[in-house]
Amino acid sequence: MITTATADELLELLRTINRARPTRLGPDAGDMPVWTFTVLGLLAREGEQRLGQVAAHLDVDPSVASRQVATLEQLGYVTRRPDPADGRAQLLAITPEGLAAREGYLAMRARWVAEALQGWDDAEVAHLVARLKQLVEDLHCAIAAHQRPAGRATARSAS
Amino acid sequence: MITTATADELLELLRTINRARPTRLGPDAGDMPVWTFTVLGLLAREGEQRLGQVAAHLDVDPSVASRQVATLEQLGYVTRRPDPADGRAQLLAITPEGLAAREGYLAMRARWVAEALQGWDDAEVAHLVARLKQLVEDLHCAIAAHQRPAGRATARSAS
DNA sequence: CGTATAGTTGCTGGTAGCAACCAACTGGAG
DNA sequence: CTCCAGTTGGTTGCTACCAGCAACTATACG
Repeated sequence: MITTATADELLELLRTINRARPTRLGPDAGDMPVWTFTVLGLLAREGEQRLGQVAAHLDVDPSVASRQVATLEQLGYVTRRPDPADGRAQLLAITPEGLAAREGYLAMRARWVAEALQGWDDAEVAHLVARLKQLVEDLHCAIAAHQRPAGRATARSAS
Repeated sequence: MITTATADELLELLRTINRARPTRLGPDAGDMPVWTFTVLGLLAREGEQRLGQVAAHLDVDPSVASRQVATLEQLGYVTRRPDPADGRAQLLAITPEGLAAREGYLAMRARWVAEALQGWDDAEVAHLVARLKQLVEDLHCAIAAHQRPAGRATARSAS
């Protein structure tokens, strides 16, 4: 059983995290929105993806993914090619430029994470993250259970 | 030293938290934005506050706080009175209605937190939260240090 | 052919910040 | 003491951004 005080702390923390997380990166990384690298990271790790897959992975509306990918394409960071298996779909892949940008971002990030978390032990952080991930997942389920019946459902869950 | 993989997990988690946190509450709580109860909670815990204090506590622009408080005042959840010590300032206080609304919210929240975190031990969550708070704080400092010197405006060009 | 699916685009809602503004306090000069 | 300049608390207008839904096109599948 969780006390009110703990719940307070927890939710306050989540709020803080929201505010602390930057949505853009400084000129070190070309002053890009952070989601740039979220998408690039996904494509880098998982390889060619369809837009719908990307949207699902990031848990956003396809329209959002569409716009983000369009931007990345304009920047030359991703390419699209028609999916040979399905003419409606397209396969998105990261370009060498995209990889390079990602490398730069990772390097920069590693630098400041190392600096910020000097006093932290990697294992401890990993443990913390794992636990918290579990916790957030539980919370998320509960929220979904509470909100879904009332009204809206996520668009892509219609299948 | 933090490995890239751990940093990845960590930042991915922060992103997830962002997405998982609802910005509105279901009709159980009057279908209000969550910040309603953030502000009410602050006033309930800390007592009368000036608007600037509220903004500082929540770490938002005064304009944002101003609008939120205006809404709450319209709802009858807070009252303003001129600060006797400074005619420009006003003291915000939560009303009985505000307290009642907060009570309802707390009750509802307690219910679903309890449900969501059934398998969790209060002490463990508290510990987790404390550690995480520290970690996020460290991260936040580092981000601030990296972004501020480049140019004081967060994202928009300050010509 | 009719229906389902992949993706794009237009619109809207909500949030946040800066700039400009007003009002009131503060302190110094006359 | 009065007046004026500079400062500070707060509000409002504008803008940017993000995210979602709805409507639409085009392709696939039965």
